[in-house]
Amino acid sequence: MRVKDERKIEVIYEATLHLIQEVGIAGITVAKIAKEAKLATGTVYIYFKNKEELINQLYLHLKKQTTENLFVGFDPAEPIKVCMKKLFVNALKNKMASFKEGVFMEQYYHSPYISQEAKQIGQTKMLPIIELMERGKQELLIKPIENEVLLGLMAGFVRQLAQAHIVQKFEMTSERIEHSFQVIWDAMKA
Amino acid sequence: MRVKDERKIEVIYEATLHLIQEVGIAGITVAKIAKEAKLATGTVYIYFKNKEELINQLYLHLKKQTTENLFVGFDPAEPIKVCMKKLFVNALKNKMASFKEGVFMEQYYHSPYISQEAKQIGQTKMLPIIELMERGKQELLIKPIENEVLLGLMAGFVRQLAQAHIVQKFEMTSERIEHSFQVIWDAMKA
Amino acid sequence: MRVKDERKIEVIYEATLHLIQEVGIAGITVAKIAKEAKLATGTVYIYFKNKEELINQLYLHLKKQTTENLFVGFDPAEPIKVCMKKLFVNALKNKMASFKEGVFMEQYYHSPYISQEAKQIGQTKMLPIIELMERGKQELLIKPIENEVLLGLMAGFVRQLAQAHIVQKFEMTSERIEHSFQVIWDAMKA
Amino acid sequence: MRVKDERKIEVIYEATLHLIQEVGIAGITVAKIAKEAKLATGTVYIYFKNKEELINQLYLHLKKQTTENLFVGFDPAEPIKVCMKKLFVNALKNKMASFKEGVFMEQYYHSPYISQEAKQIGQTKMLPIIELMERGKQELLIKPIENEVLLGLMAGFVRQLAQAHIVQKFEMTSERIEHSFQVIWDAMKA
DNA sequence: CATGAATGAGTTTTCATTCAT
DNA sequence: TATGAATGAAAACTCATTCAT
Repeated sequence: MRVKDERKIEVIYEATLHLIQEVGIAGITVAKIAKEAKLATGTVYIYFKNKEELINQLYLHLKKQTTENLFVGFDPAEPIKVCMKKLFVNALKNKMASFKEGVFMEQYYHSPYISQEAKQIGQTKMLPIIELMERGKQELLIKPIENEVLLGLMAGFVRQLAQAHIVQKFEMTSERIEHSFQVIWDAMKA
Repeated sequence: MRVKDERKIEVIYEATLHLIQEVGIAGITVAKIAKEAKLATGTVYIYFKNKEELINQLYLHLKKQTTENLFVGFDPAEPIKVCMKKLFVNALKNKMASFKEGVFMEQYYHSPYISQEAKQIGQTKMLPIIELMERGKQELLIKPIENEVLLGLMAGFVRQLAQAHIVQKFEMTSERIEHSFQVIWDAMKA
Repeated sequence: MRVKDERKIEVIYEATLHLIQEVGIAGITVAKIAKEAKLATGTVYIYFKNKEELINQLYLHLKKQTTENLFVGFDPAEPIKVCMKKLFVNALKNKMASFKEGVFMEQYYHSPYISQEAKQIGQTKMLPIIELMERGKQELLIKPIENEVLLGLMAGFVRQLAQAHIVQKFEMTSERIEHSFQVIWDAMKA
Repeated sequence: MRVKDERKIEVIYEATLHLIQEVGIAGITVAKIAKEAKLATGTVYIYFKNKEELINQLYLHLKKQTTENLFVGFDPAEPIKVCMKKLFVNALKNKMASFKEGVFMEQYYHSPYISQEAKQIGQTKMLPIIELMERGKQELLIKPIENEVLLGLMAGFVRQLAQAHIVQKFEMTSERIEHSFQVIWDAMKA
């Protein structure tokens, strides 16, 4: 694997994601990826040792990227509700913008490619959110229930909204985002 | 002669689901399925024309099954909140009990196997829930917001709770189920 | 292999011939033969040890049958031309009536089923014809050329006429048979 | 990169023909073809979509080739008998030189591979010969009988002579060819 | 580096044959 | 005997990976 043309890696990632959204991990072949990326199959092997490596690199790449985006503009010093909204809106926008990536992540999780370690990771990025929730509970603003429940509520909601947006073309206006946050806040608030 | 044993279909389904949970749709082979089901590879082809057919039949089979389970004990004549709770609890319990199936369903959705029709189906089963929500809105018990949002809220929540239960061994006590419903009801209620 | 129901063997032969005419030796399977014969696959194996045996038995069966028919009404004491005509007409009628069989014989000749011995046989039945030709040459009625040539002339002609009859629906009226013999006799006569 | 070698198609054709002569269409497998052609099985699939396609392409290829060869040096302006002799000799020499091809053509005709269209084709190449015969009849040089009969006479004779040549090692000297044409001309001439 | 033809191991699928009923 | 479901070896076909150009 060489590193000459960094853009090619990006092109390969993009092609892979696109294909996975369409036909799933089960449906991809290196030939298809190469074709989608307008490269020769052999070229893919210049940048990645093999298919497994490509998939795993892509996973790591996305993991890093999506985590960063979640906390854009987030300031833990602000009030709980403001923080929560920021996170919710960030999460939703990210999920919609990176739906392909989300599909890949979920497919990856139940695939022959994932390593046991990789299964463990992924929780860490949630820490700042957990802390926020704990604070909310102490301030008696958030229901005194398990973080798993609160987290599941939010993560699940975001996921489904994004899916509706992509699959059923459910337009995500700022008004709808407002309403959605209202709903989730009603659910969490003490 | 040996009589065609319809239970074999069940055995093949079970084996397939088990494998998919472990290695995903990408990881299954007919040989593995047959081995898991303790059959010869050829036998699988007596019951299913080919691998694609097997996957598709399995999907339809599960779709039907989970839909039926969702409405067990459901009586639309009862008050909105009671109905909602019934659906929520049913959905959650089903999802936990049939996590393998859920994994398969999601993988299937983004796979080379799914047909366009199959994508369309699956919405229909939601109709009774939609009607319930509409009624709730008329009775001013439920927030006057889009069904997609309400549905996404519930479906996403159920999904994540079941996932936490299975993956992180989050014990789903009846108390937690109560709390969870309280949360979701607070979210929905007007 | 049992012999209880001799008719079943006939049915299997007939089914096999029919199929081979349609899809060739390359296209037959035991399952197809059984279906065509309205039997279960297993039943075929009661009458024949295996597929190879079935094909070979069929060959022997047909070989015997067709040879017998060639000399019906043939009397070497009659004049050469009369004898020749008898043989020609017999051969042509046989070939048309048993076209399926002919197709099989030719396919069999170039197939993995034929044994080396079987390739050798098949010439013997020609002996009376050879003798007839020799006599014709001595009587200066037939051209003094190699028997292979004379035989090829007749055999080839008969084959093509039968093929035209079956494949192109070329009606074989008695008038046409007369003309055809006239042609072949002109070719042979000194 | 290695350049796609069109000669490989020729090599595959040759290997296939060779095998078919030995074991018939029924006996060939892609693995055997590849081995005979000294290629990997996968390579065959670069040049042909599947086995059926390979067989069909081979047929078309041979059909074209043999038709062209048949009319080499043929000039319809020459006298009937000269034309006829040219065709006869061409046909015979081709048939002997391409016996493998002939075996394949006949097997193909009764095989699961042939398409209905392919059955129709193959007659067309006969047109110039038909025209020649019609002219011969008008000039009262050829017997006023059906073209099917005349054609069958010639085609069958050629076929059997070539077969005798190959199978029984019947030496085809130019003297014998002369005699053979004399025979066939006596048959046709008015 | 880039290409895509070639390779052959691995998968899907077929089918001759067996065997429980 | 007769049946056709079950078996598994073998055939068709795919695709990750290599390699000559």
